Amino acid sequence: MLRLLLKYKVWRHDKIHLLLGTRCLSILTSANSLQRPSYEIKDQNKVIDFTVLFSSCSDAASVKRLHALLVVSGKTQTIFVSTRLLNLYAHLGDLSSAYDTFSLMPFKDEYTWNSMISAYVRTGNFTKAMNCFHELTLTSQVQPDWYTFPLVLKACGNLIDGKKLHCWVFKLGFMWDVFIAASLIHMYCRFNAVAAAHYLFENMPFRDSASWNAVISGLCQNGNADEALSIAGEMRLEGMNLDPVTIASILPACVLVGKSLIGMLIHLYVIKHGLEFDLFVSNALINMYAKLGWLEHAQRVFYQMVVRDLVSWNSIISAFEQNNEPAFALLLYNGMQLHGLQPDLLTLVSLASITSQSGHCQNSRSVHGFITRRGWLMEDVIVGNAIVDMYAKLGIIDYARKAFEEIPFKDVISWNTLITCYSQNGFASEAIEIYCMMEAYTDITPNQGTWVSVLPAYSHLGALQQGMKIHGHVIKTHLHSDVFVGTCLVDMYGKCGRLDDAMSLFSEVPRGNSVPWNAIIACHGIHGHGEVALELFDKMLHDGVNPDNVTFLSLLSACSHSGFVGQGYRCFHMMREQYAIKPSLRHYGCMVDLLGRAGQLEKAYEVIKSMPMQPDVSVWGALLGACRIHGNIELGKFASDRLFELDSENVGYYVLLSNIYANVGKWEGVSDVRSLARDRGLKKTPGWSSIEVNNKVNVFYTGNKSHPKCEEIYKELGILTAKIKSLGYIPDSSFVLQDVEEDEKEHILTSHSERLAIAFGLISTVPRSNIRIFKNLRICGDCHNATKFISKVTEREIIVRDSNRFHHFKDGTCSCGDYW
DNA sequence: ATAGGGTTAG
Repeated sequence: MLRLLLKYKVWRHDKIHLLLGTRCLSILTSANSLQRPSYEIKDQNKVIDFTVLFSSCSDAASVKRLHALLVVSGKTQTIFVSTRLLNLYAHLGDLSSAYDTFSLMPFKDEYTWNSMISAYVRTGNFTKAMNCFHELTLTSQVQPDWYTFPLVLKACGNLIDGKKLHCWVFKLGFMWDVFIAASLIHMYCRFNAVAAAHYLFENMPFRDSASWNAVISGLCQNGNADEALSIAGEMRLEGMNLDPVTIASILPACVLVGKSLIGMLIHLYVIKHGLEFDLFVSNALINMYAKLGWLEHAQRVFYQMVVRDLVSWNSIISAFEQNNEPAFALLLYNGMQLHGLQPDLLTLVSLASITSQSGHCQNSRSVHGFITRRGWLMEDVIVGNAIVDMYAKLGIIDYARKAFEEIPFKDVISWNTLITCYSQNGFASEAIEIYCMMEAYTDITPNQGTWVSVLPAYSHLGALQQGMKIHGHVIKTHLHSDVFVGTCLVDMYGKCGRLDDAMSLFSEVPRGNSVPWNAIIACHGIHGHGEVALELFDKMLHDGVNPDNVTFLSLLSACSHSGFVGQGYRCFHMMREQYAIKPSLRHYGCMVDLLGRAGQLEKAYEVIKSMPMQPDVSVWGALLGACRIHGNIELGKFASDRLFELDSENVGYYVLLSNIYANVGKWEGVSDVRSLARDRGLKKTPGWSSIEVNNKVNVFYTGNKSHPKCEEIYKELGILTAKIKSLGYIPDSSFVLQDVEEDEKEHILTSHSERLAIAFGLISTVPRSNIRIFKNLRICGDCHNATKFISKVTEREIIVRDSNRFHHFKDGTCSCGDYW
């Protein structure tokens, strides 16, 4: 063995030293395991060149074996050996072993400290890197050197201000070192301190491509793509080529600011300069095409790659996941496993989204379990947030809440995700409660995402006064001109009945994409202002904004609420022919509604028959609703049969059918429907109405008697009913499905939630002021009729927003023209 | 023996 080692010493500069080194190590360790270690090793201490052994260790197991060997031979006492070991662990990413080695060292030199800091920076532990640096400067005799600063500056760039460090670097005279200057420049660019970066950059003795890249990547990471692109232009003017690093940092920035054309040109540059086989460049290209939704291009880049790493796989998987192709994304995930790659934290983030998109609850649980077993929840919030989001999208609120509680260090996005979970699943007041908890119990500053998640909850509840408070907070955080927040505000004012305020906010929001247009068109639609909605659409086209499927949904629904059959047809046609948008179920639902309301029931049925997919409850529901308005028993029966097949438990359809029979005096039909409903033990979505008085939302359920002003409310209702009856109001009991006596039915009608809310509004507000009611379901037909009378006798304008649209009751009429 | 600029995310 000794001879072998001696031979090896001679060959150490040969290319085969790696192979031989490994062989030496295995011989040594097997000798070690023969329980004669002390003799063997003591003898060889002078001979074995450990440097060689170090360079031969490439996997965790051999490093561990070497470590053991060194401990036994007492070698770990020397700074040189332990620092080498520390570096090996750092390269393997084994931070805890690296730290153990570091902390056990009695003496440390510059190499040791730099290696430990480098281990932290490599693994993204920037705070720990800074702490280590502070320990170095405060407690040790060692001075930071010019290997230390690039590392520390990188850590700084990811944390906070680096100005103090700059002074230090300056004082120690390191600033004019090209390496360190580049690090400083990079850090300044990340903090957008362009002047300081520029000063250093201009005064550098010479500039290699890394210095240029320091500027460009710093700007890109700051989202300043325009500046970065112009610097890249200057770089080319100085005769420098864009290298793989430049391209990998500039591509994501291009996408971020919507410069997809430049991205394409860069791809051409890549091909022309033969950079297409660079791993980082290819990965960046995949991500660019993924964000643009050009999946074929992303896939082509992926398949052309010679070497693919975990980032490549993660990128292509997330490309399909983000573009709603969960099945194919899963296929790719399997492919990745076949190639022997272990998923990491980010793979699982994509996987969580994939399982929720495909609606596999069981798989979602598995993903959760996998993450928990690996302990990844402790490593990064992003994983915990992904789990909360996954359960939220599946509608499993309890699990989402539990997953949220499990996150050790929650950030804004954790809170935003939970708020969205509640508001998207129809629990608006819970969403608001979570937002209030965040404000009250944490130091977390709400961001754009917070407003986007909580504002829809206020619009959903119709809580105008509280929503306006949020508007105040939004202005304080300077986010009112953000497209998404601005659109949520437009939506909130529109849905709370303040169409004029919605309009004036709309005029202040940037209108470059369809999002704000869709919101304002939809708002006019639910208020029954079809002609304004159409005008806005023309203006949108005139401004050069491309309509999307949501735009047409808003338009079709606006047309149907205003009875614009011809215009609706025109829009439907335009969507398919001019914009090549395939109509979805909801578009068909709108068309059926449009034709049905206008009395063209046969045509509506024709539309259903022409659908390329299976009609769902919303489509048949639209037809049934239309049959009720126009008293078509035959088609109504047909539609309700389809509905009972799809959703036999929703009471609303039974009510509509019963109402159709009642309107034409077919009482046996009414009683049939009633017994059918009773036999099936129908599930009733509890109806509730709310009214906001003095900044407080009051919620009423049908027959609710728990409100503090309950007695006064029922007294007021009694008086009102008597008054409106004298004006000609006749209760229509076909809206009551319970099998009870006639006078009991009338009592049920008068205690409907919308009427309780109206009565409460009347006694709690000043005479002649408007009353705004919100109802979670569609307003009951009898209540609609009664409210018209109430608006007349009380001389009040009553605005009811139900789940479908706005009803402005004024002087005995309603804006919806009785087609509710 | 240690070092600057790069790709994926809720």
